[in-house]
Amino acid sequence: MERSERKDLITDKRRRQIQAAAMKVFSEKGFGKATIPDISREAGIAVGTIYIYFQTKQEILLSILEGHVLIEPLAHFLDKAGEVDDQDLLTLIFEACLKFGFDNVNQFIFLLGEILRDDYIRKMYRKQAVKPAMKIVEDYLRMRMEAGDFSPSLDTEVAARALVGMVIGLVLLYGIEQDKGSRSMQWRRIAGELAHFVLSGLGERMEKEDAGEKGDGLGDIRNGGVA
Amino acid sequence: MERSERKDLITDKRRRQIQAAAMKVFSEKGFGKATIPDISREAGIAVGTIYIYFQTKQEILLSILEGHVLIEPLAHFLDKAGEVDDQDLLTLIFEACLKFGFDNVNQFIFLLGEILRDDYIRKMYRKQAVKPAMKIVEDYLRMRMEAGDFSPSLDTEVAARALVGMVIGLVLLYGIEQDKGSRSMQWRRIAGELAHFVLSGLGERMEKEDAGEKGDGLGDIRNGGVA
Amino acid sequence: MERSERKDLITDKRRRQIQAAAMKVFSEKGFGKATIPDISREAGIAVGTIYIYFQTKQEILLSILEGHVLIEPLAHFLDKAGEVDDQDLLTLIFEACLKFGFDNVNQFIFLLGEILRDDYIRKMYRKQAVKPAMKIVEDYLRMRMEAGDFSPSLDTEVAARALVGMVIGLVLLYGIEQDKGSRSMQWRRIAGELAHFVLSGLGERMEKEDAGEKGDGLGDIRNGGVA
Amino acid sequence: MERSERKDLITDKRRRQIQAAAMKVFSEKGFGKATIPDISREAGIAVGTIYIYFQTKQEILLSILEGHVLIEPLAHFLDKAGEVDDQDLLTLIFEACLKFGFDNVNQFIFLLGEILRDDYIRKMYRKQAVKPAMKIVEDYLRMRMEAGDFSPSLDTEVAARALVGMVIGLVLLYGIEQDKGSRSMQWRRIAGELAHFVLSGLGERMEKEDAGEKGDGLGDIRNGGVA
DNA sequence: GATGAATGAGAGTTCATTCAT
DNA sequence: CATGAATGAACTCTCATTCAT
Repeated sequence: MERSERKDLITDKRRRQIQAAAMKVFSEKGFGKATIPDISREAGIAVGTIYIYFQTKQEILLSILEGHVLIEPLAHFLDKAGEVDDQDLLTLIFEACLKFGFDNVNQFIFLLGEILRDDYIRKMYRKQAVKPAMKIVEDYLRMRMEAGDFSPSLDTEVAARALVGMVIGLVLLYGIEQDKGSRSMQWRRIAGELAHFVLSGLGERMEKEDAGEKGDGLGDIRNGGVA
Repeated sequence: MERSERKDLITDKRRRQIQAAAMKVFSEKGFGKATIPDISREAGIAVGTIYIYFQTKQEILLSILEGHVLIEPLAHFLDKAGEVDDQDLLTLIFEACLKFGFDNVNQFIFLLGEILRDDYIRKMYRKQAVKPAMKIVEDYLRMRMEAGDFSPSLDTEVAARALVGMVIGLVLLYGIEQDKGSRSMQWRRIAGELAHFVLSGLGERMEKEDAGEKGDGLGDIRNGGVA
Repeated sequence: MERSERKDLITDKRRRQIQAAAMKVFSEKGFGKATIPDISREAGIAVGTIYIYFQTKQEILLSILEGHVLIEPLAHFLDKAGEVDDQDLLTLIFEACLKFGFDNVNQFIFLLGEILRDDYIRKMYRKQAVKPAMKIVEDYLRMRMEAGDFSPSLDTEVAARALVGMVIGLVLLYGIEQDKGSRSMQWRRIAGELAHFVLSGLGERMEKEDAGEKGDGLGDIRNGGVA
Repeated sequence: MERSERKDLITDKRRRQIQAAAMKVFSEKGFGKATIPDISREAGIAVGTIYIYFQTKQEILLSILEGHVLIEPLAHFLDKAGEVDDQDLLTLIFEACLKFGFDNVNQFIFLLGEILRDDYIRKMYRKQAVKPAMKIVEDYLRMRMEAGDFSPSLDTEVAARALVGMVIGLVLLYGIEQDKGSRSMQWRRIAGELAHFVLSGLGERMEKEDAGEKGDGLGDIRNGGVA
């Protein structure tokens, strides 16, 4: 390894260290109220050092957003589409998203705030995180439609956003309704209900089978993570 | 009118004037970055005057949240449940919510941020806005279930949150994806799709009829507004 | 009584009302930290009204100082000189001064502060309060010297200042050492000791008699007050 | 010298620099009217820097008072008791105190004001400055009484306060009566008169000898300073 | 005359940023 | 490179003063 490479590695490590600390502080206090001393304390790095790796506070924020992706890891799950039952697949996905989302609501909301506030950030984020994520979901829906499993009259554009939006909205609602320290939510059950609802809607119908808890042969496709 | 009554009126007017300006500035810059001079400029009022009506900047925020309701006006719509077709009813509601939400994403996100950040605010908001809102929706779902129109296996608690969350999430997504000044969204069409999706799910089924645009005998129950 | 006279009376009453309130607030918080709202509250008079009677906050202070005299009422006591025993006379005077002083240390210190701070005020106060007060005391000392009762080598100028200064200093020291609410001080006893000390000094000598408490035929010349 | 020691030295220097500037400004304008910019200007230091060394303006005041002693250096003089003539000793002490006091009346008055105004400060000051000072004087008086040089009927508590109070009061009176720039006061003469007065009182007696100016074999115990 | 809401200059305090060590 | 003391602009909040009622 070259000298310069090693230097780059150290540089990268420091940058990530600062970003992580900043993300934490931003989430807790909001960008405006977070201070550089806060971040330096959180990162265990001197104030002056931060300015070696980032020009301004604003730049720290941008660098965080640049590296942020909405649901990329979801792709792992959706690759399994067709192999597993839709109900099971969606249950798994929803569970992962809800869990991850619930643990990171503050980060999420903070990012949303900055994204909506700033034109440049919004455009960047749209292009880099939202569009790809939507494409993944839309592709999945289209595939299942063509396979004859989903209703052919589906507007994939709207449906994809409805699905993703539903998860986002749920996370926010639960974030408001539950206290952080409270008993762990029954994400599995909730995810199952959601999957059911998503597949069948509210309207009356013949229940094909009992969804939800049924053994657990799903372990193999778990742990996709959502960042 | 008594002297003191007139004074109260003026006081109320000033408070609302300040709250409106604050809401605007908070939404645009975030609570932390918004300054009292910003608010005073926006309200056309001197800095000192603001402190006659509110003790601190934080108190302005609280006073705004206290007066904030999530979906109370929705009740107007839901009162019509049963009189109108579900598809039509939901279409109307979704349309109203999406429109209103889209016009106020920033406010909404800003509020969410503060709500999630601060324990006191979160508890207040939960009790005063979220809980009542959820009750309205759950009651509606339960009623329709008992009427035999919605699936009896519905978990109303989850379903209600899924519905509300879906709208919230959609608003956020569209907020990121669309530029403010862009062509007005086709809310009516989107709302129709959503209603369809919500009632029937993604799964295949016999389409009863074509949802969406069909004449327009709905004007009578429009204009409920969502605050 | 003329119309205009009545008006003047009302005006005077208002001015005094404001001065009294201001004196109280100034003593408690210091001139710099005292606010016009404080004074208006204390006086039970609207803020704006105060500005009808005084141009500025500073002017209130000046008007108070103009009307302030150091020890004029002392003259009443000193008129008795020769009629009563020196020890008794001084005891009475000291007692009155200490009592009054102790009850008004804050006022006193506040005034001192402003007097020493501001050239104009100092000159005014010097001419109007200190000089006359000193003259009274010096005249008394000289009279007693000529009567052969006080040492002929006395430097009346220094002695007068030593006497008055001693009382002032004592009041300040006791003001620091005692808490306001504490047991009432034994002013009579202290005053007796002081008188003794002042007449005989620290040096050894033959005690003529036991000073201090002895009957009480002094009631007739009490209650002179010191403003 | 260690790195950290050097840092401590600098820190201490800065603190003292700020305290000195603050003391000056407080004395000139009073605590309430003195501003941080005033202090920063006087100290030749940026506003923000002050807040590195002191949390608040109030804390600067407290830190000054904590380090303030009333008459500790007096002990140096009183150690000479017995070696020198009482008249000479007192003359020296009085002279030192009057000189020092006169040069610092404003500081003194300012401190008195704050001490009397604030319970916490008063208690601190009482314990730390007044009580020890009084003890020194009382001990001296008691010693001289036991030596048979001062009257045995002396109430040392009162006498000590009378002595100290006299000096304080004199300083204040001269502070009002004299302009700062005026001809230097004849402190030596005044101190001599005071010593005489203190030792012998006002009453008539046989003058033992002529006090005051008599050669000057006192230089050796001068320059004790009074802080 | 009396009132107190309105004003804005100016206070105390914070913090993004720099730079000598 | 790493540090954190130093800086001063900008913030929140106060209050002497004015003026329409």
